[in-house]
Amino acid sequence: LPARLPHAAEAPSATQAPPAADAPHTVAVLVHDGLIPFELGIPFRIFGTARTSDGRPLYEVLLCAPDGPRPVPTDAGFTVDVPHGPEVLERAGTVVIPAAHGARPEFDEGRLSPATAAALARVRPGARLVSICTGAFFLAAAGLLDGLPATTHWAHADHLRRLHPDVLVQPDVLCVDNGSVLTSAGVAAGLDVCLHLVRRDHGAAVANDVARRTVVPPHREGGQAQFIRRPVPAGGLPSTAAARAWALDRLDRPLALRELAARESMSVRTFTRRFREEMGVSPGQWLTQQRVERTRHLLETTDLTVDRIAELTGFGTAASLRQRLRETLGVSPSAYRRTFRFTKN
DNA sequence: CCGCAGGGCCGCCAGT
DNA sequence: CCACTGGCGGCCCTGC
Repeated sequence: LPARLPHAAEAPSATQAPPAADAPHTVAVLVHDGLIPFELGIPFRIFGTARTSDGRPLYEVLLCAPDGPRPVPTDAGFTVDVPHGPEVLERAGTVVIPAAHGARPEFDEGRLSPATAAALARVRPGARLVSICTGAFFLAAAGLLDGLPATTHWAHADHLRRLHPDVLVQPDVLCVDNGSVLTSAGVAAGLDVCLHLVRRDHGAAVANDVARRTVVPPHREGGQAQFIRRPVPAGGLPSTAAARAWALDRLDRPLALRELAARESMSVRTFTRRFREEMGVSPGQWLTQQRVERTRHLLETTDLTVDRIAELTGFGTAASLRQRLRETLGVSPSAYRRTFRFTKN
């Protein structure tokens, strides 16, 4: 098992057949008191707007509560009228569990409430379980994460580790894909895991279309480590933005730290320090992320050879590209292309 | 498989 | 006293 499983690391599992072409795949969103409205919106927006090229919906998204339909309070002071009970879990191919704020046995003691345990028992064998944020505490309490890498909101990673020592908690990634069990980091990382699943099920073209219409990046790199420290400082301050833009323009060339620092008239030391403060990762890590992003894009949208892509993305050699892709995505270029290259069914 | 050279990264610390 | 800078040195990784 890799010591550090990066974002969206696992290759799509062969056991996960995409839904039948004509029947939409049912996604059940299982909510509890104290849910975060923003998280609730994510699966409805991402799965709910995924369409085939001729406009047919690919998913049916249903909202349910473990103890039957009822108004469920959110952490924002209003309630949500939940129309379904746990019976919809029996026909769901995917079950999404968002966070729940407030006193709960799953979060406080690491055990399932009777209602939630009964609800989860109705989930079809083979269905995918997906947590957002502290929803991971439900999966962990059900024992579904034992021995597996998993993530949750960075502020609660230590707590999860303490409650469940058998879970391999990864506090620095946005999303962990174990095939049939997926966990994502805090709140907005729900976007990443849902988009990842659409991509897994239907390819990059469909997922990118959803991302474009939702106006979010098709994939986000960097991990949640970059959000743990202070994020973007106020504008106008000396920043590394110009050097980053310059670097992106000439990503195919070798880029030395001293060149980037010179762009901002900073010493190398100050530049690296500023860069980490702003981006949460070192300049070298960031460059690699950008090169991986460009590689993904070229693998998805072109038939260029791996050697050619290595030249265009600045990896230099195909060997280096393969190694980086293996590290960050866990797959070879050809496997990635086979999975995500858009083809007409 | 090894060792070497060149960078990157970052704690530390003195200087402004 | 404080915030910030940038040089140094040790450690690591990567390519040859």
